[in-house]
Amino acid sequence: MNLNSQFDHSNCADCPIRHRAVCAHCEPDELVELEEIKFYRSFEAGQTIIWSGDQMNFVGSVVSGIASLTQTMEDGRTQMVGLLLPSDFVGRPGRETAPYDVQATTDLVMCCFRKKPFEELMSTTPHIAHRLLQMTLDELDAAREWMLVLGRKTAREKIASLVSIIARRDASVAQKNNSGPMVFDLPLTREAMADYLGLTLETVSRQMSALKKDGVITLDGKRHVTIPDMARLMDEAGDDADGGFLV
Amino acid sequence: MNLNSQFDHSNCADCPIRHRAVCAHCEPDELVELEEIKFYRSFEAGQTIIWSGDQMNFVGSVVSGIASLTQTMEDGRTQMVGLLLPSDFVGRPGRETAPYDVQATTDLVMCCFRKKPFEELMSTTPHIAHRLLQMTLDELDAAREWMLVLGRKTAREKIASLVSIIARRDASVAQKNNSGPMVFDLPLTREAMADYLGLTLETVSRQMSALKKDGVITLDGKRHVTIPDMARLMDEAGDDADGGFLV
DNA sequence: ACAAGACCTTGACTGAGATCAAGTGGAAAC
DNA sequence: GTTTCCACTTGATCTCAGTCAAGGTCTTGT
Repeated sequence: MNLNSQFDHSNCADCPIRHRAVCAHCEPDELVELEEIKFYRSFEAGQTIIWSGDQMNFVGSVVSGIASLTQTMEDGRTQMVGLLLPSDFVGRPGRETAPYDVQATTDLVMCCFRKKPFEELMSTTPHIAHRLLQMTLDELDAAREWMLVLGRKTAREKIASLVSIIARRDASVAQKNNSGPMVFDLPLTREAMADYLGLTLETVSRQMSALKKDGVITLDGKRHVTIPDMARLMDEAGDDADGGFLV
Repeated sequence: MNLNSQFDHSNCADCPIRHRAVCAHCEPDELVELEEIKFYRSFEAGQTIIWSGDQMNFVGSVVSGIASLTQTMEDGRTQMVGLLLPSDFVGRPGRETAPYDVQATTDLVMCCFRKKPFEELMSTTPHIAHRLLQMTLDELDAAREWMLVLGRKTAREKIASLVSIIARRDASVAQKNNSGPMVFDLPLTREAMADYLGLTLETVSRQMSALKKDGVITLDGKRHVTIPDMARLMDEAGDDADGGFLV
């Protein structure tokens, strides 16, 4: 696959997620060790990377694309419990089986390590363990912010929250400045948005239309979004302007 | 305060949470170092331990009692985002300010460490850092389980989920065996339950009454609960009988 | 060009849970 | 003993989001 070859022989120093990933604080010699056991894997949009309950024999970082973590009840109700963006870590050292499904939301490239060697490396290189703790604490904060969204916000506030998060993440990845209107594409279908927000896709669609009608966002097609006034959007999300989410 | 004196001079070897807390895997010499910088603090039920946004200059473990993590919106809507039981860790190494309120739900004793010395200790004693990573990953799993509850479960399922979690935690702490009816006291008011579940206290009350009427639980007074058939309760919670939450 | 199938929108109706309101029970305070 | 207070219960009504249904739009393949 050509996405694969794009990264196959790259060395870590050139890696686009180098400064944010689990390897961010590694010394050159640690990096060499990682480089020896890493391998790249590509996934197509819609593909399931890991099934809930499966043995996990690798861990890794998202290099490009977006993945989602999803929990499912027996009767089919689903809730997305995490959104993985480039540099986010997948997998759980010290646990055998996956607690939820991991799916590629878009085409995806991951930098993987077999779990055993990675765990061994972790115990000898404190920089990796330390960075992983930091990242896990950040994820925990994000999950708890999301609990407030799920538990207490209205449908309109939920949509505004999601749009503002994606907008800010996009801005931080693309290193854009904050002034002026923000423009980006939603990487999620209406159904995926609904799964994330604990809503139905109809409600998502209606609230997107409502935000558009009220001038909070502009839609060009179904996915291309412009935010003329970020403060207005934050207000609709029920967050104080200073800001809520980082991630 | 007498709760304080109960622990003030105890050494770590006798500590009731020794086997589950952040210090669980420490070697004797590491324990000595911890012992030198630890101090106990007591809080009364209802007291706020840490305010969101405050400087956090200590971290610590819950020794006895229950604390809750709560997020609040400007208009006063609140969502509980975590329940801290004995052995759970409070605070976040590497961060200056608290992201949410921490409140004592019952009378509470904590084993505290000033943040700076603890952070230094963490960088030199891998057992602490490793244990903290484990505990954080467990908390992340719990938070994500809770996202499914908040996002997709009905009021009745939410109540059944909460009751079953408290029942199992109680059983695991008290080392009871699993057979026969489970009996315990709810450590939360109806309002606190509502805050945790993203409901109103009226809905909590109604659903508790409904579960009682249907024989899923027995209530003696407002707080004393008997569960005649755990499998039945799990079924009402929408979890498959094998189990869901650990925590 | 046409068919098929995602993906999305919109409308009408329904229902679970919120809101508003009144009342109960039990423990602490006077 | 009775007043007060707090946690809780119950009822009546309302409303937001879910459900069911129909139709639109765009892409992909034949």
